[in-house]
Amino acid sequence: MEGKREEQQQVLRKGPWKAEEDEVLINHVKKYGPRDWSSIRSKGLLQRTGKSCRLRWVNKLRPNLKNGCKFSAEEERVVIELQVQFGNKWARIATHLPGRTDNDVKNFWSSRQKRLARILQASSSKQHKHKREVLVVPHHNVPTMEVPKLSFSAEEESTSRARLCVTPHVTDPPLPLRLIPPPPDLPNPGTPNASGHLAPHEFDSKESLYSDPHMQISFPHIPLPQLGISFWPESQELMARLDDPNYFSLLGPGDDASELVVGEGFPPDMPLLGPSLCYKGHDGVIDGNMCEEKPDVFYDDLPLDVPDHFEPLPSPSKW
DNA sequence: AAGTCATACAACCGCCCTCCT
DNA sequence: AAGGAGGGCGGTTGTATGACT
Repeated sequence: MEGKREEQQQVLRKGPWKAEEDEVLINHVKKYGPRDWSSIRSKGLLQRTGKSCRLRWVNKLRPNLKNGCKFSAEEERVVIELQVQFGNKWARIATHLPGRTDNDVKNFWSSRQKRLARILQASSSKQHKHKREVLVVPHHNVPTMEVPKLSFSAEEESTSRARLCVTPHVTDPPLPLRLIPPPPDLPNPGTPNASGHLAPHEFDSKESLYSDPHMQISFPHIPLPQLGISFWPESQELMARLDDPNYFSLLGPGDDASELVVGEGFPPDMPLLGPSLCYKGHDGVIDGNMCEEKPDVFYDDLPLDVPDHFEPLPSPSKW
């Protein structure tokens, strides 16, 4: 028994896939379709687990994948919007992004989180270095780093994760967002999601939802529990600076910052970063609603000194 | 040129759900 | 109804690569 298990483990392959293995897997799918993954091993075709085969197919071999292609600005925005709404439901989010897998979305998001964490950390060490007076933001108001997982309802969970909502996309009134229709085989698009909300594609006309890949869909208002945030003087100063249309042009030739412009028509009491930030299209036309052309990439776009205005997150053990 | 660091990506692990017997 | 197998999904880790010093 033990020997048999050892034998099995010995022959079980792990690690990077070889081209020959890919070929076998592709042939299997051609013959039988993307199923019966474990039979691939039981037939002796590959020494990989069924799970591993499935993963390889879904993430790398499936047709029409955008492998090795960075997330476009539009894709980034969609991910951010949907993450706010759905939480870490990567598979679900991925259904709105043709050619992207849940793994892609997950990796993309985790990169962003790490980047933000690093920025915050860097700012904190800088603060200690200069012994500056620091801004203490109660951590429930801290822009979203992942909130410790408690027993949130689906809705609570998604809003709890939305707390970094420095993201300019969460606006009131709703920010129109172009969504990619999910694949037609997605079950019953009219079913409310777990939180009782309609899925985003339901907020528009019920007909032809999936026929026009460029349809414009308006998102519902996403509740922000911390709308009453008031800022410390330092931050308010930053707000004022952000409000200055010339502010980003003063940042110099940096591509990201120079793309940022301040949108118009926002309520004066707009929380967080004050005026919603929008992007200037390549033609230079400012679109107050549709941030079509340019990446949100908001961590990148934040002025470098923005993190100075945040207190670093407390360590998880203190939550 | 070499070392270090950050990032992106691929793959594995574990949990959970569903289906079948 | 119970248990096992298969599959889906989210979290995590390891590694390759590029940028920076």
